[in-house]
Amino acid sequence: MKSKATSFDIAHLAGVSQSTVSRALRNSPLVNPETRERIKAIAKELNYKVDKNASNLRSQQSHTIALLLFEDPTSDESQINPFFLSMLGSITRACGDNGYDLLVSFQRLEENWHAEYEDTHKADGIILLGYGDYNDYQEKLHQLEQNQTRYVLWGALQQDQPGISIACDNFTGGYEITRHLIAKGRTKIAFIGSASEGSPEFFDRYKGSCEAQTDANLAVRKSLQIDAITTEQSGYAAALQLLAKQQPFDAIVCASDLIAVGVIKALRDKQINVPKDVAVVGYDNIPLSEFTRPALTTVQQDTKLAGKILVETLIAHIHGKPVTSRSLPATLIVRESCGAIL
Amino acid sequence: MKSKATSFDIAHLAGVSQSTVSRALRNSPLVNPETRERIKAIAKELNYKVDKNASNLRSQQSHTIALLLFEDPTSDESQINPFFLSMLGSITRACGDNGYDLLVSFQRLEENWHAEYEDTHKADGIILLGYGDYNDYQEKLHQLEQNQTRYVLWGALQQDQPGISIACDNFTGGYEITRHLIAKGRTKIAFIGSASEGSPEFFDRYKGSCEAQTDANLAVRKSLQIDAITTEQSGYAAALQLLAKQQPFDAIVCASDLIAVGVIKALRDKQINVPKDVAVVGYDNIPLSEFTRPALTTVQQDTKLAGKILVETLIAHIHGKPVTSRSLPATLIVRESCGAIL
DNA sequence: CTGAAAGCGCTTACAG
DNA sequence: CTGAAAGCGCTTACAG
Repeated sequence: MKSKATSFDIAHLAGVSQSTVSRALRNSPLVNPETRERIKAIAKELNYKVDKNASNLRSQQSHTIALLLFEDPTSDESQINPFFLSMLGSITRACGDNGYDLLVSFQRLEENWHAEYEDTHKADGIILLGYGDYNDYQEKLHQLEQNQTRYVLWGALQQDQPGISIACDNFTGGYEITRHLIAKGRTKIAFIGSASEGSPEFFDRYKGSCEAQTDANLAVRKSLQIDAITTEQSGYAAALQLLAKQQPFDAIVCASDLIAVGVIKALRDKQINVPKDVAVVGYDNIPLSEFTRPALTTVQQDTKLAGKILVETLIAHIHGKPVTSRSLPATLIVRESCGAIL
Repeated sequence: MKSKATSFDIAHLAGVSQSTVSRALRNSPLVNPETRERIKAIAKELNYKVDKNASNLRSQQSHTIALLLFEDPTSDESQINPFFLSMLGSITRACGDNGYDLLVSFQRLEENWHAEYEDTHKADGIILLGYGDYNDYQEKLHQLEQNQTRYVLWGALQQDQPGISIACDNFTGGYEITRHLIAKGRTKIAFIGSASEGSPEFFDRYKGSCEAQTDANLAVRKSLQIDAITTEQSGYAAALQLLAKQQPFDAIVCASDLIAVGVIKALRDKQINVPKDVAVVGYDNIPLSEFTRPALTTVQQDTKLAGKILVETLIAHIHGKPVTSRSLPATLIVRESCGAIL
């Protein structure tokens, strides 16, 4: 039991060749059923496990997917956005369900992450997940493309974007939640969250929000849009900035729940009642959105489905099947912060 | 650029042997600095990356750690305990900091997870993380031990336990939070969470809680202990059970925050005011504990430190250095649910 | 400091 | 259905 058993040991004990052992263990139809069972029994007894390094080296695939989580370098190191954590959970499960292993890595945008995993043969493909300035990683995406790395990106569906993307329908999400606000009588709607090409997901939510206002014959107030990255602190600071403008507003659409949490704190500190004076809504439906006071009205992204689709799309891609980008539905979750229940 | 470059291609271009390339790329002192730089330049230009499967196979180590997250089979599939998610984040970071990759896998207790990863040479060692019946996985721990698998377990520090464990000081955590409750005038203290050998972490918290009561000359009310696993639903059901006993109590120590969230919901549904009528405290300090109403008084486990220690201990173990089990400090976090701020 | 050679443990044509 | 042999791309004694 000192050193681990190899296929040769099994072959010896079974009185067959090593090739036959290899075949039997992979359930090849080329091997006699009886022989196969005998070999399997011996393998089990010796607690034999195929050496993945050897089989991967030989077969040139790893049955492993790498998940690269990249974060905005300006955000706090210690806390990971709960939305990503939730995605991580569902991706892990989906990998397991498909017989793939998952290699997880956090990346800073400055780092040289591109291609690392697949080039290194540690993974057959990559899932990219994260916020951050889209323009910054655009170039790296092209490098992945050039190296013929198989990858799937979570985020916005963009025109002329390289590769495959899976995204929530951010435009519709932003549209629906704003329409809901308008239906509840709000007319002066602010938006907190970066609204530019650099943050395509937030930008889509913003565009959806604007369109809902236009469709309701409300004037979009561009001056009520304040940039923020997806942290509580950033949301808090942005809300203060918004307040400092001294322009009237009765609702704030936040680009994420984390931002909304910070915004609500800032409003409370300034004695502004949510939702009475100002309605606040978020995006993501992270677990704690149910527990804020007031409980957050938000847009749910189905992380379970998203993880499944990301993994299955990537695996299909790895196997050379045709795959396309896909948009996933956004679901409005009505709670208290929008003033629905007063 | 079709097929990937190998060390032979580089050797050819640099006019040296493949061995020299291998040495140069690993910064061996055995190679002439000039030669090394030349080789490195070529490697970079070709976008060459060492094939990990080949190098792992040859060197018999993978520089990869496997994280096995096992969960109570009775708990809900879709939601992962946020405490574990937080640990997952810090473990991922710690692995990155130490130059290791992290393979993540969810396991059900029934599955044959033991040994899989190391035997398979996919990982150099394993971190085990999860709740579940301790007795159930005790046997598997012994199998790991027998296979000489390097692993570190997160959980309780037990007598006669095989292997290395890293744990929060659950006894002190339970003691301190109960002492705080008593200092605030509570005398009839219930406990929700399994308190038996099968759940050593919860049991330690319970024992700490009991000792605090004894030290304060309060009688421990064993009938006020109700089993629960760490989910909101289970906490909710357990609180109802407790109420049904019709015995007076003015505080509930919950074995985890998730349980406490369910307990608070149950009490509210029964028109019982928290913390006025009954104080409720949790354990873990998960992100949402700050957002419950009332905000949860709890015990923080430093997940960042825990992840770092887990990873560093495992790596030291892998390298054959002597390692020992360790207990990490528990910190009382006072918020509203204990009645501290009335 | 460098090179030729062996070998890590498999999978997979190839031949029968 | 089975076996002998090559080879995946490295690392590492061994010899110089």
